[in-house]
Amino acid sequence: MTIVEKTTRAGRPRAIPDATPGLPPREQILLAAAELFVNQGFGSTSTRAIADAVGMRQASLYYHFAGKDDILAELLERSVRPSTDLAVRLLDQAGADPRACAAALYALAASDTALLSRAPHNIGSLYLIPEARDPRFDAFRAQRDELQQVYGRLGHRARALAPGSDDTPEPLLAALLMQTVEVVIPLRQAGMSSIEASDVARSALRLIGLNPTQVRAAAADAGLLT
Amino acid sequence: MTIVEKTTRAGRPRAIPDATPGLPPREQILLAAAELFVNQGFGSTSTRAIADAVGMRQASLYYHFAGKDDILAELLERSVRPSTDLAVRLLDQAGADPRACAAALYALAASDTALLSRAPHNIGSLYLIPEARDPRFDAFRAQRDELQQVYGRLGHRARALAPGSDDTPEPLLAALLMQTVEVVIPLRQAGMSSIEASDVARSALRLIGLNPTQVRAAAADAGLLT
DNA sequence: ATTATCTATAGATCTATAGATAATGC
DNA sequence: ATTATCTATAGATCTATAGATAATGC
Repeated sequence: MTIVEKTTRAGRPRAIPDATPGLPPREQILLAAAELFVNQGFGSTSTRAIADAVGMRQASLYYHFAGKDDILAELLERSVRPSTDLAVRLLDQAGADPRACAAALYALAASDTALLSRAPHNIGSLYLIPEARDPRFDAFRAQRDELQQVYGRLGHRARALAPGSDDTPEPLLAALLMQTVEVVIPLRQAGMSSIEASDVARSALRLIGLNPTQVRAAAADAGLLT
Repeated sequence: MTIVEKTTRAGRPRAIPDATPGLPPREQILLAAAELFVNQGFGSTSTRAIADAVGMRQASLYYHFAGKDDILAELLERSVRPSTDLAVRLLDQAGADPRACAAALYALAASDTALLSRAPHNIGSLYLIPEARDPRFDAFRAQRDELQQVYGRLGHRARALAPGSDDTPEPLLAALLMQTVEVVIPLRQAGMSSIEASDVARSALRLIGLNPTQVRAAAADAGLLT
């Protein structure tokens, strides 16, 4: 009994043959829309452009999504969920111990850097489009705020290791750490694709005021986290 | 002889009375468009919406601008010019001396933070819209790259003061420093408007690896720069 | 029978141009 | 005469729905 790649689907065939029959049509749409939204903007991308990129008729999109907004909503959701999940887990594991928090912060920053580096079509930049600020997407915004707060908590607790440092307010610290990790986004846009996650994670620890010895220790500890 | 506020202009009067007669119509358009582009996106903002916000008819925009693109082009240009000018001047003054470069970096970061904090309608965020990446606007992109390079040069030279620190590649360092300053943008979007420029500037110096003593010294030196 | 497409199209935009009009400037 | 608006509109979209069609599934 051999496993045969299923190459046909129910339903009327496409007018243009399916370029990537391996992927479900819904995924094809999401992928094509992601690229267009990221590179041309949401309002400047028509449903026709998405359909053309997929290789189907404009009206066929509406069998899979109720509208353009729903495509964006799902893309936004997917772009942040894995980060938030890991962040909450790491915060929980680290507790209040400053050294543990420094290690967790390193691990989180390195993981997010890697995720952003590899996400298809630099999809991590989707949240930057002004249309994403619409109240329709505030479930996504809430997830993102949660992630940022975790950065803030970890950063705040870890900087207890650096007593000589000043006292940047925690909400500012949280935003600074997010910005640091998200440096990947503009760099990918500029065509620079090989970013070392460790460089970014160490930068985050320096930002909160840790000295080179402490940074090295946190990086080593982070390696031991699952 | 008293100075009388000139309240009328040549040309047919508006159908809706001018709400801000002090500003030239061109400036009114730029201001209204900035707010809409930043909050709703370029492609999702119609020329009608801009005209409505100004209080004129849609077609009247075309007396002042050749099209929507030209409005965006001018806004982008204005959003970066002052920063680039200052950056080039500071880099020139600082030369190769690490301490001078640290002070210049502090001064530049503090100035840009203040500019971004006060720019009307968070206009500094305009470069984030995907449509700004269009080749049409690459004069703007070039200016922005220049600014980022200055951050990179200053950061690279200043971190000679921190020999224990690692060697983040200069292009990554440049992007990290820009990201640090631009933390103002998401914070303003979230409604947090009171950001201390000094907090951000110190964060930039910590990021490149300076210790608290060196950060304080650079801040003090920066105060003496024009 | 169900699924996933297709064709066709209504109705609502949207950008930009043409030409008229009502002020000020000289 | 010049300036800055107006009204009107052409022509090109754009989103979403209705209903037909051509596959697979049972």
